[in-house]
Amino acid sequence: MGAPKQKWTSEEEDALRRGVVKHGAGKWRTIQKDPEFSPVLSSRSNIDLKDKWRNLSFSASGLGSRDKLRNSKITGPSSSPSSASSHALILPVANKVTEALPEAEKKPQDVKTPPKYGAMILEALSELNEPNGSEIGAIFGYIEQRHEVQPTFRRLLSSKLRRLADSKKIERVDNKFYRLADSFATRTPAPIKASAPKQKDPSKLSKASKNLGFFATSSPALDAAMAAAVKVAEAETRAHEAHDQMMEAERILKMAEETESLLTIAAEIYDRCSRGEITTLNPVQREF
DNA sequence: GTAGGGTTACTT
DNA sequence: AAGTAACCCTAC
Repeated sequence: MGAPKQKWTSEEEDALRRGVVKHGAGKWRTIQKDPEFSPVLSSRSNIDLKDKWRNLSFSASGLGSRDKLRNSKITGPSSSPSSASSHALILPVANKVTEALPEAEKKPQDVKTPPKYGAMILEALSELNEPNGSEIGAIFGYIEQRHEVQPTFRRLLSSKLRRLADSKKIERVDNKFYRLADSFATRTPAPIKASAPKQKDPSKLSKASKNLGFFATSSPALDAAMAAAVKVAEAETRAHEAHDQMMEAERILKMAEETESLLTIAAEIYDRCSRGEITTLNPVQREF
């Protein structure tokens, strides 16, 4: 009603950015109360800061799809404030390597993941075929194992499901489970599809034709590797009988892929270091 | 207070 | 229809 939407201004965004540099990500309240940022962020709550930071992080996390207008200043080797020297998850700043790949074939031409999220959801629902409906987590897990998904997919999935339910493609049960509308299945295991996109085409994955075009932002490979690890764990817990073999194969393929990506990144880092560049990438702190 | 999942509104 | 950004809710 009275609050249509309060878009973040550049000043606010900048204040948040610097606030994170000063106090660190996670100290939202501190940042919000800091007299330096307080005037700018007065109308924002600590939660707002957190959410905004999350959005920034996601955007800069490599799947920018297209770098719109994110960057401006940053990666300034100058600031280097205070050596905070601690956590440092400063990431929502994409630095691009403005070098010049002699001739990079920048026409990867997606090999996988047709942007048909709706189809993937329907497929998952159809395959899971839960009488009482599947919970969003299960749906996500299923799709994640079958397709290459972005970190944002988890978030998109909610919208997607709601949208599909809204258009009567699927039905929502107990506000927590989703199932196909009776128009589609309930009985026939695979009326529409759920059989075609089974294979992921291991044939052509050798060259990292996906996003290594030019060492994008943080480190997609590391994220991917981490995601893969989590995925494996989940998969093992889940233990869908029929899919075990396939997942095994897929895991190996993925690992190979990740390894290659890491090598590429390592090479890039080495190159930059040898040219005296300051290479900062402190992407994550993870634990297995 | 913070992190994370989920939802709604707006944009492309 | 797909994607993004701001907001809300809840568990820790």
